[in-house]
Amino acid sequence: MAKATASSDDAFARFKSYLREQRLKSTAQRDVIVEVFLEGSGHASVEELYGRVRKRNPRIGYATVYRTMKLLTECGIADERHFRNGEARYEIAEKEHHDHLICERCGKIVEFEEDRIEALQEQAARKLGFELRGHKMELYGICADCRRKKSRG
Amino acid sequence: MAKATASSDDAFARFKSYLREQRLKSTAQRDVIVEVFLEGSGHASVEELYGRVRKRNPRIGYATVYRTMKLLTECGIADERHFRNGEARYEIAEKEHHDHLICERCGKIVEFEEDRIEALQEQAARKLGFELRGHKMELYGICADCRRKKSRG
DNA sequence: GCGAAATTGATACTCATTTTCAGTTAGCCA
DNA sequence: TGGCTAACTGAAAATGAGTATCAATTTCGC
Ligand SMILES: [Mn+2]
Ligand SMILES: [Mn+2]
Ligand SMILES: [Zn+2]
Ligand SMILES: [Zn+2]
Repeated sequence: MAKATASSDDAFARFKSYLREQRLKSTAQRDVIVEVFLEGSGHASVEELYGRVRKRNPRIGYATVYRTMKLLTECGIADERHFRNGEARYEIAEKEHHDHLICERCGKIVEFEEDRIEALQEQAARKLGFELRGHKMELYGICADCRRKKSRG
Repeated sequence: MAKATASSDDAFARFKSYLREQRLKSTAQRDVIVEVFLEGSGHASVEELYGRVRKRNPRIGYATVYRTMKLLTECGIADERHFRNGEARYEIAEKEHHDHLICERCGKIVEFEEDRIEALQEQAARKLGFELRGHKMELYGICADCRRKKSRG
């Protein structure tokens, strides 16, 4: 049974409204895909989502997962991210803006926010005559767990 | 006639040494590709490099450009970057570390460095138990020229 | 319930990059 | 100066993520 948080219920409802507004159709496939996405813990690739989707309904096609994630991104429920290897990963868009710290050894992704960095980015852009619209920042390193493992040998 | 700066001569020589050390071979193709890369103003895609390469020697293949840019990256003469659209772009690695500010309208790329941001990144990583190894930061916005054009209409 | 418009799944396609492979060289050694 | 062999090359096929196509199916406003 799918665990549904208050916020995922909400997001699900917002997706439904979006479909109605845009005169798009509600389908069983879309429902499954959105549920799977909302249940997940974030930063899932299409492949991962597809794997979980097909456990519930093996007849759903890969293309439909792509199409639905695109819809979710358009309507502001999902954010599409591209980390080092480039394939798309999705996270729930409701959270505060944040950037990512990624372990180069185990792939762990930690989210963080640093207002002082954001302010300095704004300032750097302005100094160079730009009106800042957005940014991408990823920090890469070795997490505490991995360092511990290594030093033990 | 190719303009050769002191530093590009140097990089060319370093490439040659690298080939010798690794028991790889010096070829006319590699020479042309490295020259073209070193003459360029930076952030060139493989397609752009290939275009310039084939003016000097139309028989050089696409794959050889890829292969040579990979070599240059391995030996630390080129840095491979991936901006928003994902295709690889190369710049000379000799410069100081820097990040990029990119105009979303005209594509202009401005380089900048902000030590205070770098320090805060280091600090943020440490606070979360990571040993920082590197980062990727790109700022996206609208440059002064493009804003001027727009406001005139 | 009808029927137009949207959706679906399979599959073909794109685009950047990598791999394969048969033919061609570079460069060490006699 | 060859000769040899591993490295290199170009063309073409393969890859992998993502998109487009299309016939068959489904949704939903009337
Ligand atoms: Mn995140
Ligand atoms: Mn640069
Ligand atoms: Zn780790
Ligand atoms: Zn601009």
